Amino acid sequence: MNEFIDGVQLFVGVVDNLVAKRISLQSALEEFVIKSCGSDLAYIDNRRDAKKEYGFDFWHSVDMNKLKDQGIAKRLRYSESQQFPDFLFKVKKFGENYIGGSLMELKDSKGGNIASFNSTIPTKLKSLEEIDVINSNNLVSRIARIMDGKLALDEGYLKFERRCFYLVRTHRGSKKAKVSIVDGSFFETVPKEHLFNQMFLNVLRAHLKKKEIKIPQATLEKVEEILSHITDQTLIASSQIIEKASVRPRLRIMAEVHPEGNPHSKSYPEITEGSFNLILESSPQTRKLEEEICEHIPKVEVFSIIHKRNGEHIVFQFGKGMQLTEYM
DNA sequence: TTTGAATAGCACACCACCCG
DNA sequence: CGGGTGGTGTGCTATTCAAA
Repeated sequence: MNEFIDGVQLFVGVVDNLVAKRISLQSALEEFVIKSCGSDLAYIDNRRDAKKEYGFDFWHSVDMNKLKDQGIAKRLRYSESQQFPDFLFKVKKFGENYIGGSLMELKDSKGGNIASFNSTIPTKLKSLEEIDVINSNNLVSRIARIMDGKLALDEGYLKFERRCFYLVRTHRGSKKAKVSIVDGSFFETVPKEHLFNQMFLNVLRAHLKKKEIKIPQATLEKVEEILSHITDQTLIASSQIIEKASVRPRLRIMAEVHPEGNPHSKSYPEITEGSFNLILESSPQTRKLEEEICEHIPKVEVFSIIHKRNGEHIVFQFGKGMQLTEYM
């Protein structure tokens, strides 16, 4: 039992399904998750397709009469909410503490780079509280509470820091396809608050340079200090009312993945075409997983890659070299 | 050195739910 | 019911890289 439990479970489940040919490397990523872990989820964003396309009824274990009392309107039950995140695992208890409850985000793309993140900055950890802020509503936490039942009653439920995993595919539809479950640590190398104020600082610097304006160093440092207060995504991203303006400008926060943060880029040639990988930040915890995973999947290969900024990551790889014909 | 393919960066277009 | 905010993938183009 460790904090990577949800990622490991999905990895093992997907490999089982690949081997049994219930899914292929080209199946919808949603199908990967639902067919492998459907019953372990506390939130599914697209409940409509889960049922219609993959025959999974998200509410199968829930008393439908109670749902109304819990504020889940009928039309929401099998809709595609298009909220963040795509999936949330149920929490587990380990002694007094929560474990699991991870977020799972899907990124599918035709080309070689990871599809852009819109309005959400990928991180290693997020709490339900943060999810509610991002969505500016509490649909996700309301549904998660229902699914987690008794375990959701703890005081710290909303604040519990959950791991973020990203199920990423590049080159969809081609034999170059790669699929990986990526630890959020692969993307988060500086805190996101820092990211925001540095953006504004960069914009300012670029203007000063372009207009050849010289500003005393001391003043610049003061400005930097002032800009460091820009940390709140919701304040940045809301559309703004500008006096006399008949349009309201809106700064949408988006993030493009730099090649060094893309495990499928050529910085990491070990992640081969046609493979399915679980990529976790190296720690004593992940080292312990090696035995466990090898027991379930004898064919798995285990090796390290070095992230330029966040150091060693352990890769559990399935399907190297032979899968092209076998799993497509 | 030229040229063609791949990539990175940005923009577009559209859709869904909440809330007043 | 519509305005506000959030989600998704695809398309275009300039740049970079590699092959001829």
